[in-house]
Amino acid sequence: MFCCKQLRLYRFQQFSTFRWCSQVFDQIEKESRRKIKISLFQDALKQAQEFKVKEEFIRFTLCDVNSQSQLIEAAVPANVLYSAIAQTYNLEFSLVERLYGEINSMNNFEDVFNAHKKSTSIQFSSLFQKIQEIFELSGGGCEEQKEVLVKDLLSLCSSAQEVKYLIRFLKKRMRIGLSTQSVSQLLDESERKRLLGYQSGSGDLQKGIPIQPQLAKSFQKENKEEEITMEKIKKKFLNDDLGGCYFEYKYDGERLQVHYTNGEVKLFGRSLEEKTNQFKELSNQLKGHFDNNKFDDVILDCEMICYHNGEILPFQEMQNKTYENSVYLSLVCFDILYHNKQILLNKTYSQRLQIYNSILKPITKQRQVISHIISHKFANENEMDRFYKQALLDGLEGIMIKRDTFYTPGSRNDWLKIKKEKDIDLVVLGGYYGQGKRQQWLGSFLLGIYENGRLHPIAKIGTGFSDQKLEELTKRYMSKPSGSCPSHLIGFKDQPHVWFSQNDVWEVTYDTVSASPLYPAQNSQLNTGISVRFPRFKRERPDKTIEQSGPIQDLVEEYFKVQKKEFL
DNA sequence: GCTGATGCGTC
DNA sequence: GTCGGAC
DNA sequence: GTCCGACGACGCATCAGC
Repeated sequence: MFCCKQLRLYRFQQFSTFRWCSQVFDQIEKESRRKIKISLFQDALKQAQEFKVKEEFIRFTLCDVNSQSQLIEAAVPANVLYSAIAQTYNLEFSLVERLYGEINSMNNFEDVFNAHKKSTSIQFSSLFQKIQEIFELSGGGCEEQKEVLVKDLLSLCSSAQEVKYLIRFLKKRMRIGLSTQSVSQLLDESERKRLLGYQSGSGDLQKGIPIQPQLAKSFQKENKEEEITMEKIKKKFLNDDLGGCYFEYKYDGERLQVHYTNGEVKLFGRSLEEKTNQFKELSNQLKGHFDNNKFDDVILDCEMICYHNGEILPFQEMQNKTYENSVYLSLVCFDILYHNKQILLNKTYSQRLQIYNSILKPITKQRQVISHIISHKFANENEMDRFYKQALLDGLEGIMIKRDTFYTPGSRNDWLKIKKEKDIDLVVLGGYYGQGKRQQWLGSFLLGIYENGRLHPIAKIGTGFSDQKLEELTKRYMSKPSGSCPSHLIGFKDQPHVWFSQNDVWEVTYDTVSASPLYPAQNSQLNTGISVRFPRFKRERPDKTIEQSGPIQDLVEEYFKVQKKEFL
């Protein structure tokens, strides 16, 4: 008996320490095969369950702090964290900023750490409890308190590896290559609801708890360098069968899932956060609408848009009206998941469409609390093309094409989005150090545009490079003597870590022009700065000179067109 | 009270 | 949101 | 096809510091 107890105690201490947790994470991080990652995690979950830390272990893995409080701070501010690290290990703040704010390889850090290590590892549950206390702090002076508590935590670590994952948690980036989707697979529905806050929709449906939304894939992403033609879309996405699919406008707003049960309305965002209180007035209006129209219980998939004088406002303007003046907010329903005691996930889209069209009114120019989108069927490419062009003329983002299939939460397979994208030549001015897997490279670049003899910042860019390209660019620009900040940009808020002495022209793809509080427009017609939405690297243009970038006038005109609602 | 920096949400 | 990498 | 983690602009909320 005694022996068994001893053994149990021993195992308990082994598996429930932070050291155990950090070793598991290290194993998972090093493994590139997702299946193996998941099975490693599954094994660890069993151990965690045995020692009653399963919930904490999952939350730690997902950097999710368990709290009932809405006011919770999601991450420890970087300066607080770095300052705590610097003090704990007697390091210069700037060194921490550059090196130890992100611990990837242990080579440098282990030496620093060894002088400070504790011999025994803290119990995992106790560590998680302490972390939770940090995140629950708010209000004046809380950053100082946080710093003290972070220092405590750091000093409790018994290995450099533990410090690594502690820091990652505090920064809310665990980056072990395993995240919510994989964890979700290993949970049953009740755990999913409790720990992840959503349901998969695979079995019964519980109203009032969000369901993972179905998503779309981008046609352009899968057909790089190619012109959008309806013929190609018909062939690739629809297998030459136009009859079964639906075409809809793509409204540029905010996705909301609406639950109406027992006379109560709940709203959930795309990332499954509850938004009922954020859009309180809209919620109340919806409740009134549903009550008055004797609605059955429903779950609707909608896009929230914002009306003003009978016009739909651009996304950017919807954002700043969202909180103060919700009277203009309006929902466009484009799918239904539940109606009148019936789960509709396993109905085809044409069946669901029929239901939501029968209980809502079609969208009009004038604002309604909730309306339904107009779906079309087309017989040939010409009709498709006319519809797409009309969507752009009407100032919309683009169109959606939907197969006549079941609603599959999380899937991107059955919905296709087609958006208009544009290219522009810009000049690279400087670079910013990368983070995480890009730590040894530049991770993004400042781009400028030529105007009146000067280069003016217009956007940053950090996607669209292959790893090889990024490495090449980093080597190229870092090997040249670095330039300095041009005098007219000394006040610019987001200074690059490295100013380049050589300014090359890159071709950049973007979606739309935006008014910018950060990037200064050097144009007398504008009282705001200007930038671009969703910038991505396309290719280098060694054949172009900096004077051939832009011109900014094109962007300004594009911006005015949107303002005046004149398109194409 | 205001401003600037930072984090987090939307896309 | 976009994108590339790995499976 | 799926998942993950790099990175973008912008608006709002929060907190430090004045």
